[in-house]
Amino acid sequence: MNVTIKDIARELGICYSSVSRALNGKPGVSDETRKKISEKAKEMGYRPNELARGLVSRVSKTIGVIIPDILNPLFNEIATGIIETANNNKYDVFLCISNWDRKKEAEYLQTFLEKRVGGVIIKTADDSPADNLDNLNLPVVGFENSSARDNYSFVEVDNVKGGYLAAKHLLDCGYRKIAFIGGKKNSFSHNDRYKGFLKAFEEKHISFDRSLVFTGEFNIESGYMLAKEMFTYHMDVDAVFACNDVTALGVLKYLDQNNIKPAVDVGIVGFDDIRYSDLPMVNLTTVKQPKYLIGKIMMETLLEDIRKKEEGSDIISRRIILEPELIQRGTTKKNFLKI
Amino acid sequence: MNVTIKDIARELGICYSSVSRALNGKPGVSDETRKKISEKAKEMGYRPNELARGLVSRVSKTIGVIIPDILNPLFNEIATGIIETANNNKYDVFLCISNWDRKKEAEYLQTFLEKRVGGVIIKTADDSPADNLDNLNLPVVGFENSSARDNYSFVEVDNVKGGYLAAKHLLDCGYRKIAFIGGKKNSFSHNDRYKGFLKAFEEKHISFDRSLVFTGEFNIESGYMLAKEMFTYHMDVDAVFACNDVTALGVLKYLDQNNIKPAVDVGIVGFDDIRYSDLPMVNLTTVKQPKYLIGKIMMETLLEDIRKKEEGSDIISRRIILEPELIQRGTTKKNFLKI
DNA sequence: TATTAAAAAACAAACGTTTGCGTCTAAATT
DNA sequence: AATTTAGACGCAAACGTTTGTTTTTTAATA
Repeated sequence: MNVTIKDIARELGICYSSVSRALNGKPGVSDETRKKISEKAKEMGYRPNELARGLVSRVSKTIGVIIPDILNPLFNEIATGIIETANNNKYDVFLCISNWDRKKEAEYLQTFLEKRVGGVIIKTADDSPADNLDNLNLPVVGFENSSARDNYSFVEVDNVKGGYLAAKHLLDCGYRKIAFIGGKKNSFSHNDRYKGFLKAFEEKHISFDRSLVFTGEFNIESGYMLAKEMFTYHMDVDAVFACNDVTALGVLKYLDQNNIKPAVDVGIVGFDDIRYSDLPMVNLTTVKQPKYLIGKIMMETLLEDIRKKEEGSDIISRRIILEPELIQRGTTKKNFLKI
Repeated sequence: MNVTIKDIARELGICYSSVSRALNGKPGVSDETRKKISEKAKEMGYRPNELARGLVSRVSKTIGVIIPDILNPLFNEIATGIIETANNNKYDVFLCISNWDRKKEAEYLQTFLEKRVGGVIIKTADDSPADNLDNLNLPVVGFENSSARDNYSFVEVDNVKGGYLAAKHLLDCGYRKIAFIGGKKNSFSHNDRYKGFLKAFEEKHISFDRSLVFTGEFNIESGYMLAKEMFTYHMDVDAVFACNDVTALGVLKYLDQNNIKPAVDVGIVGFDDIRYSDLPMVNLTTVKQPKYLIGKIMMETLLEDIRKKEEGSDIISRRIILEPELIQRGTTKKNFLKI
């Protein structure tokens, strides 16, 4: 059975409240007893019961985290940033995978309430208004799902700029018939990247063929299928902007299978810069997101909000926008010329 | 503020213990009140406080999971299996990343104790005896770190067979000067795969040059560095068995950079069959582990043990060995002939 | 030495549940 | 009609903490 503060108190012949105070560094205990207590606690292998603690303090030192897909290296690295930052601050992470399912997400949020988590970090399954976050009455930090009316903080990369960088790069290289292979329809990141993408065309007074926009899921298979569909009907496409690297891998897979040479025949730019993009076999030109940093900043923002809430001061929701960066690799080449 | 069973009881003018019984489907409440209670509970948006529950039941519906590295697709898919299976059984997962650090692992185990998790799933950071698991007094299921004296269950693929399959395949293809690029020194998986590897040589009465064994970490960089080191001193090596796919990716990276053609110049076999191995640009011959299934079975085994513990019956530790499978792809070729 | 102040320790309530036990009511038995 | 019985319900303790309040001890002051 587990050692409790009462056990320690009994052993020492004192009151258990003193044990609590001593172990938590609170005043009201003499240095002498304090020392005796902490020694005894160590000796007996005492470990505070977080459940009991959380019950009286009304919150646990746990952060609920919901991400849509742990198999995607993007979320993977973000999650690493989240978890490590939490741990460094004596918090634990209760990690949940929504699998892009709104219902599952909602269930998890309920579980968070039951577990009395201290706060929530979430990348919502879809980007419709997140009402269920409103009446949560908990500090929340989101990834990418920012809308003006929301009253919690968000961290994201400047997706408009990212889309712009990608399109500008392709146009600068000389590609002209460019397809936009996106992520989820109507998702914020999709829309923003598309917006930036168009901006680059406008800036150069080049028109974009809107029938070259394709949407799907965030995985290899989807990228492969979309590429297949696209190239079947649009053989003259000379470049692709894939809304994320995993999708781009699917596109590359299609190209490889059909003996279409990246860069030479078709330029391709991804988004995210996942850790497999820089392998020489892949060598994908992409727009980099600072993934680990995103996770780190999200957690730091949340911890700050939690602190504020504990102090009773107001939480000011912030929108933190990080800079994307174009990484040129082998799937695009300068001076590409249309025949 | 959160709704409690006392709130519901007050509202209905009854005793809160009845509310508890009603909501938990226990006898001692009339159907009529039971109905009234559950309606009221729904109306008021009642959510049980898991902390209070865990306090009296002495365990929480949470499983502590420790994996060494979430960036590795292997652990990624295993984790997915673990989490989904837990969720399907109304359990939650408290995911921790040890980063191959024994100390961090020990800290996490302490946290598990504090949180009163119901059980533990762990891939230990190194494969020395896991004493700290012994006095945990909790159901534990491990991945790969099995030693005869341990009294908890383990799930793993037949690593000896896996190593054997890899070496046999390379030898069958005609490769002869084969290097063994391993994972962590003295790790169980490393040792077992090596054992099987040697067995294939013995079976064919071919001698293996023991200076061709290299060990490192489980990541791309390590694979790259080991390949570099190896090929610098052993230019005549004609094949590599990389102890896992991530390492193999590093080897492939080196080959690509040095214009060495996989299969044609150097055969290469990996282990795990991570989701990037089947990309045509990678196309890695590998030994497949049923990753998702491993996670699923681990969780199922653990839940069974937890149930047994609750019932007070004895937990019998099991060793569950799954079958590996050789997947031949493009990095090896039949009828490779030495010049 | 008596008085006061401050520090230390003990007391007790609270957090939100579960659960064993006692009491009451109403139906079933004689 | 008196007695038994079972079901419904309330009471209260317990889980292991934290924390406000009261009492006791000790040291400082007059």
